[in-house]
Amino acid sequence: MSEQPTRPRRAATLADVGREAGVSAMAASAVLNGVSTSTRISKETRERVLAAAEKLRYRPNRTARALVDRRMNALGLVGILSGDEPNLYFLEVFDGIMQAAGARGQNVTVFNVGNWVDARRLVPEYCDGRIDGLIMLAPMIDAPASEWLPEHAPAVTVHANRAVPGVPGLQSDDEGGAFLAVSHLLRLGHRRILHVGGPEGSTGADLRQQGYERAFREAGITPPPDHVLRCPFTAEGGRTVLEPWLLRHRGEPLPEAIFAASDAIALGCMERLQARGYRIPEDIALIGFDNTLFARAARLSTVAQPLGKLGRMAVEMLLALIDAEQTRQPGAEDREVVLGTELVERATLAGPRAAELLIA
Amino acid sequence: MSEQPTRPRRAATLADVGREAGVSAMAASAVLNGVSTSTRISKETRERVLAAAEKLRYRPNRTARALVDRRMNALGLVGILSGDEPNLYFLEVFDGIMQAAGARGQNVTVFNVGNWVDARRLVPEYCDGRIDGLIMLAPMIDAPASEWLPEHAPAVTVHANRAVPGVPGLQSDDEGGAFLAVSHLLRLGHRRILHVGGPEGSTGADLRQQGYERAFREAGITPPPDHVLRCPFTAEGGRTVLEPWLLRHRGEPLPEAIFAASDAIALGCMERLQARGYRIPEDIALIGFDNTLFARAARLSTVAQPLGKLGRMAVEMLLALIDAEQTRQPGAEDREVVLGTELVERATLAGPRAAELLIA
DNA sequence: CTGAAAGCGCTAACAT
DNA sequence: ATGTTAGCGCTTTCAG
Repeated sequence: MSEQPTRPRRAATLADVGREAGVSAMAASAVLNGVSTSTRISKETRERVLAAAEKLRYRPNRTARALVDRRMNALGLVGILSGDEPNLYFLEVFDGIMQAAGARGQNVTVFNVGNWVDARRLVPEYCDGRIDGLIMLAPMIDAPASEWLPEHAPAVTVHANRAVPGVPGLQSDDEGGAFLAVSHLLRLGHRRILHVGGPEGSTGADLRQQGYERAFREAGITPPPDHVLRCPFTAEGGRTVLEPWLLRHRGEPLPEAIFAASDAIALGCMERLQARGYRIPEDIALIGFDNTLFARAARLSTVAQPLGKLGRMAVEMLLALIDAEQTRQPGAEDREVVLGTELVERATLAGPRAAELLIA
Repeated sequence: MSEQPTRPRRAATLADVGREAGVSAMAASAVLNGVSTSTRISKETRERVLAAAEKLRYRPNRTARALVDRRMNALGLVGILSGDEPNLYFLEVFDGIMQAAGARGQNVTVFNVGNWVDARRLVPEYCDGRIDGLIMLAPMIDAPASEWLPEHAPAVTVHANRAVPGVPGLQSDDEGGAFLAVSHLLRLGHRRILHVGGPEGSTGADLRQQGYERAFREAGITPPPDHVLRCPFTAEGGRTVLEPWLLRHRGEPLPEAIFAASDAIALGCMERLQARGYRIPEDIALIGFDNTLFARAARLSTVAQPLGKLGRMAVEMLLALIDAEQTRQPGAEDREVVLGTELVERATLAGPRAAELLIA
């Protein structure tokens, strides 16, 4: 009677394969895992090794190889992905990242930091060999990389709240996009334009507000007083901040248009507006920012940012940095790239309403 | 004049730290990386090591540790994430996965397989030590795990097209959810209910269609003829399949309601319907399936699946499996868990329309 | 063409 | 309480 065959607890190794094939582990390595500089293998050995590998279901161990290569072929993505509501913005950049990473044979591992003050402690922990470089999505970290990122940790930012010295960044043109949107509303004849902006402390939100202001300035029109609100970049934010404002302005004319600093905020506004029975765009025009799936679904007019492209470019820049690091070339470490935005007209824009409409 | 200080190409190791502190690498390991069985360290050594580590900015190398531990503390997620349109379904399950994984100190790396026939070749490659286990999202693979998954590769499926023998699976109650939706439409008085179902070959889509049929059967009503369509689970799918159907049925009464097999399909239908000038729900009621962000945003009535919970449970099940594997316990390898669904009424449901309405 | 030896950074087991 | 040895699975010299 033979022993109860305890299942082997580990996968076959090169040594196992070599033993099975009657050759050295090294030969097996040469056959199975690419081109050891100048090691040629006889036809016959090659076939024995291949057969043994097949039989043993050999799979190369990537951690072992990484230890030697100092390279995992994995990219890290860090951001705040899930708050209370799913983050469409994230999803679209992520799509772009996955595309480009896939095309370049890189995996991506996702790190969800709860907030950016913790991140400063957490992110360095991720730079421990399991990934070759980092994409930081919308980081809010002011300190220069040299103060908190490990050395030789290639990284790029996308939509950094503020440029992180030492880390190249990708941005889209927030100010210009906002200018586009508000100029268009002005051109349609709207004057009482409410800006439901992003959170205080966000440079992107500040820039969008500045675009709003410049549009008025360049049109030679004085912006209406108390028509700028700020809230988180979420539907909840839009919902929560709009209602009190309406209450506060009861009896005054309803704004003719709302420029929301994100599609999510626009969604929140839309819900409140519809709940009050206002029609969009007949009673009030609405324009968002981002052109996420939501804007497409809700036929929301918006300012399109090239979200997928941002993701794809981030991967390319990061890989360039990684290669530079590994070949000890100096990388372009402070490059800032700004991508253009464009207006997308859908169903939520119209000219000023016909009749007077006061806030109830 | 000193040499141009070439930047060190590698991070500090335990050996470096030990050297700096004047102790062995082993002592440094004991101090810095937890509890080596019975190795106590003197106060003084500890502090020297800590200081050295600080000075050298020591970071433990995870690939090295993984080689020893046979554990990366990383989970793999494989699915088809990005087709032509962002996948909200994915996003919500992913959110749940990230939550649970984060809580358990696991990273997650995402593998985007283009399709499930390639996956069968690709997935085994991912089981090479960089992850400890795999969550497969909506796999369409019929072959038993033993035929293609490496041994000792813990895995769970979520919404597997068909149970993969040897791999525990998480499902939601497709048939029951569809039954719920259609029964409700019937109760509202609708009879000509069009089912825009998921793709042929998808068990989930089949089950939803069966739920549709059972609802009629149990209500003792004969389903209308030629009122079942099948298309991909996307908005594009809904859009593409609905129009030809309407054309084919020109002159007949417009269906009173549509039961779409996913929110994305519902979205596609909604767009076509609105383009034709039909009002929802006055002219035609609409109900989706999934309760993704889109349904919430568009105020689409739908069947809610616990997407986030599915993700969280998948992580817990997978971790249990991994631990079982590592301690050589037998895991519950064929468990199937089915989670309930529920109806969510929003703005796209109403009773039958007042006036006759023929397809134009 | 092939094998032996050393080492990637870490930890477990066994000395001291 | 601390150091030494060996080895995780792989690759890269360097000899044969």
